[in-house]
Amino acid sequence: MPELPEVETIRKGLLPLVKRKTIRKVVVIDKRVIKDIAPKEFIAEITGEKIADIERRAKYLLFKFKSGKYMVVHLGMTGRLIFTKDKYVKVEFKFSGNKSFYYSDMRLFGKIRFYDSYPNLDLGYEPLSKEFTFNVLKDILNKCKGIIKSVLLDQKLVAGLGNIYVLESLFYAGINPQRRANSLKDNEIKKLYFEIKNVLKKALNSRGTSFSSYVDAKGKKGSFQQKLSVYGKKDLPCPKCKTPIKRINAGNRGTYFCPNCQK
DNA sequence: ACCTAAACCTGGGCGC
DNA sequence: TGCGCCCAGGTTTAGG
Repeated sequence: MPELPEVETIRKGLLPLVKRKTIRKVVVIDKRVIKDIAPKEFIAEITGEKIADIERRAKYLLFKFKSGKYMVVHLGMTGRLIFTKDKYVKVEFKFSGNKSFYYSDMRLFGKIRFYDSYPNLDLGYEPLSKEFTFNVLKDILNKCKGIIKSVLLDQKLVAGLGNIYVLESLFYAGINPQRRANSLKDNEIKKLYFEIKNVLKKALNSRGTSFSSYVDAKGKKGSFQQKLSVYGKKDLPCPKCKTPIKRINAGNRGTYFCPNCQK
C-alpha cells in the first residue's frame, strides 16, 4: 500500500489524536502481525507506555514512547491505523476512558515490532530530505547496473518510494522504467531528481493515493489517484501524447509507462 | 551484483 | 451464481 505520502499523511493525522496518551491495554487479535517478539511480551512492553511522538522513516511509523522505547509499524499493503473498528482489526490499543485505536490489515503483510531504543531499520536516503541531493542520486544510479525502476524501489538506496511514485516520476522525467540505472545522462538524472521530489510533494498535498484500503487516521481517503498519469492506466491515452499506456512486468511488478514519451 | 519466482495473505474484478 | 484466473500502494528469501 502505502508509500511515503500515505504514511506521512497518516502520521500527521494520528499524532494529535494520540500524543501524550498512555496505552492502558493491548489486545492482540491476530498474533501474525507482531514480529520478533512473543505477543505476551509485546503486550507487557507496550502496556503503560505513554506516546511522546510519532516519527516517520520511509514507509515506517515509529511510535516513540516517553521511556525512550519504540513501537514500529509497517503497513504492508493494506495496513490501517484507525479509530473505528473494521472487519480486519488485528490489534487494539486501548487508552483510558474506553477510547481505542486499532491496527487493521486485510492482507496481513504489515508488521509491528518493539524496540528498547531507536531502531536501526537499514534504510537509504529520505527522498525529501536535504541530504538527498542531485549528486547523491547520481552516485547511486551510476553504481547500479539494474533497471532504473528496481533501483528506485530498493529501500536500502532511496527509502519511501513504491511502485506508484517510482512509475509516475519516471513518466514525468521521460525515462523508460527498463533503462539501466547507470545509462542515465546527467540531464536525465536531473529531471528525475526534480520529478521524484515534485511527485511526492504533490501526492502529499493530495493526502496520498487511495485505491481500496488506504485511509488516513480519520478514515478519509486520499485523492492523488485522480492525478495519476500512468500508474494503473493500461491502454488509456498518455496525458502528453495520447499513445496508449503499456503495462509490462518488470522487476516482478506491474510496470506502466508511455512507450512514446519514455525512452 | 543482478534477476526471477515464490512466499507471506485476502480480497476485487473480470470472462465464461 | 459460481469458478478460475489475474490483479493489487510491500518485503524477504531462495536459487540461478
